[in-house]
Amino acid sequence: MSPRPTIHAVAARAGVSTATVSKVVNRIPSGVSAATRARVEAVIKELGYRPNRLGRSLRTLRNYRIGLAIVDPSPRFLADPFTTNLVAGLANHLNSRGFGLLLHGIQPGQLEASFLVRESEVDALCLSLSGAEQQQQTATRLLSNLGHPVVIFQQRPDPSLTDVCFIRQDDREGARMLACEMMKRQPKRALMIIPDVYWPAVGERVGGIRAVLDPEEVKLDLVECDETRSEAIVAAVEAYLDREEKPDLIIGQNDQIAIAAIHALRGRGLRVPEDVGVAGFNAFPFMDFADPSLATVRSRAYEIGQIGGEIILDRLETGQFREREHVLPLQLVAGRSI
Amino acid sequence: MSPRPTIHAVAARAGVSTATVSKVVNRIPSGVSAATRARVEAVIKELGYRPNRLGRSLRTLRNYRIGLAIVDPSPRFLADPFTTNLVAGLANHLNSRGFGLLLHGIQPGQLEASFLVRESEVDALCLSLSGAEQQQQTATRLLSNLGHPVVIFQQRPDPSLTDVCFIRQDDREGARMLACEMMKRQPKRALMIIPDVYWPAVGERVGGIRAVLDPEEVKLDLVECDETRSEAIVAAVEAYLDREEKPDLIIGQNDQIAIAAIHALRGRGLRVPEDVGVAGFNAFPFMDFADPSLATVRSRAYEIGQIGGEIILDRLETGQFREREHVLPLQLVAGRSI
DNA sequence: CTGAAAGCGCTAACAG
DNA sequence: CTGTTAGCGCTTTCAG
Repeated sequence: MSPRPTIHAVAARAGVSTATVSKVVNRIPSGVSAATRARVEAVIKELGYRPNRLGRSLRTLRNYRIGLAIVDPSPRFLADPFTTNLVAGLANHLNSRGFGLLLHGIQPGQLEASFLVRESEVDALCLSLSGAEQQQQTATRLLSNLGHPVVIFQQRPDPSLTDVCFIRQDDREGARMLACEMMKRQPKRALMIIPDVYWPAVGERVGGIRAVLDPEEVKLDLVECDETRSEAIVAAVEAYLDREEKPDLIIGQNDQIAIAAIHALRGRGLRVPEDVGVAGFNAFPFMDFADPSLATVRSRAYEIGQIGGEIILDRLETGQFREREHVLPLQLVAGRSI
Repeated sequence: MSPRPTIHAVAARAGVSTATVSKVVNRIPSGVSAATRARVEAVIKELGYRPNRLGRSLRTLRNYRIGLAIVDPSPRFLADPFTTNLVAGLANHLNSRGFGLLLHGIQPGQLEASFLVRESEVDALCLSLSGAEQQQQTATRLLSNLGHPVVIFQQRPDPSLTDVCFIRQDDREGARMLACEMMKRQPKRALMIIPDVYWPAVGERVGGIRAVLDPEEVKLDLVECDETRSEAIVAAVEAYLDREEKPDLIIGQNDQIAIAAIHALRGRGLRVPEDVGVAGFNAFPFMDFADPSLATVRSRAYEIGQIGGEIILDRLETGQFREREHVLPLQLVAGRSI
């Protein structure tokens, strides 16, 4: 396997200078005659020359590479479909524009030590955070001190930061709409099941629900559990049913939780939606394993990733973020579970 | 924000040469006195110097970056949990060793045009393929002609390729074990539901099942459907039930399919496992939304990714792959659905 | 133990 | 229209 040909090899073989080859490769329209261009292109093809990005980057100080830090306590940091879809949307957009996505899962607290932060050459950084809430600010600050533009997903903006853009969906408003729908049942008691891992949307959603469910009328209980294990969710619901009066509503922070709650209720002989209404969040494909069909709010993770890509590339071109914050509206998915 | 300090800035401020700074940065034990070392380290800290990987890479021809091409017809190329877990395992291992993972979702047929192949500077490439079967060879060959080591996931080895390692789980044997379990029912008729998108494991699994179910005794029907939509799966099962005799077994190519099949059967008043046995594949967490608990084979996607990382870094260190193929054994997950 | 110098592959002035 | 030249930031001989 012969080493990859360089621009010099091409230049030598075509009988021109490296500068000329460079102009051809970079499709600079002026300064090269058609004949020379054709000859150089033929040699490029013949030799299978591919420009080395390192040389170019070193020269231009552009890496054509965006870093994505996913801070999550789980080593299976991609486990959540929200993250997964976000990554796909971001990667696809960047790839389509000739940029690479450098993926990096990081344990909370390890951000500073990670080599993504310390050494990687990227043109910009994206951040997706879960884990303890108090680390948010630390992490955000840390990244924004690195000297490149930063896009932060699913967080409320921090006005003290410059060259940072916050992109999120309107989880609060989504939750509000769902709560309005639920109010039609005139509930007296509602149970909300939230993951034991911090997730930025959770606070927003709880806030949106609270804004609608008047505490005078509706008693709202919050229960935490390990959302990744359905036995844990079932156990949490059962424990609640044993301990408290029957709720009129169960709201899961995601559809998996809602589905497990339906199972738990059914196991106790309770019907959905006749005895208890159930709602979830996200509307990712497996939600349609729910029976009855689930009332939920459709998350826009893929689009968030995609828009993040657009915004960051625009920032790289124009030299500044057009907006400090970008919020995507959400839509209700009507289901028979309420 | 002042531009990032270079090795020259550090050298100047510490009153030494860049060569000395380089030795300190790279922890080369000999050739620098303790005093100089300490002084340089202080300046590095003071200036917040971080070495630029580009310069280093250009010099050393090492990028500390591995490319992963995920060839999939869906733009949401990360939709499948197998892929997702594989990526997480790979990324975690590489990250822990100071390597970055450059992620790239590619439409089938677009591999050659993708900039990952054409321009990205990586030390090695990994390939995860779905899509039309005949493209396998083309894609594999293409990558292996690029001049760096290649790791290919979930494919049978192609002995004509050099500097390539194939890593997969033993899907055939897993399917065989599952089939043996199913034979206890003494089935006469079995339905296997497979995705309409090619997925390397499918052929292996069908082969493993066929090796056990004697065609003289058991009639095995294969039905394709869009595995991502549970309505499509349900519709496929219903159409089969309308058209053919009741099967004794339904085997889904993954657990989602199996779960949807259970729903479809129940909708027709058939009990699982009394009337029809159902089995799936993968055992990813949401399988426990199945009721009754699902008989399945646990996939080892995360480990495949992780081992892929180990193997590729070992290759980079030693200069060659220790083995041409690495196969992970699989285990049955007993469930009450058979 | 330390520094000078060459060069990795490429681009961008500038001169011819 | 084309070539020469000077680096981008870093590592690595090789002399001192």
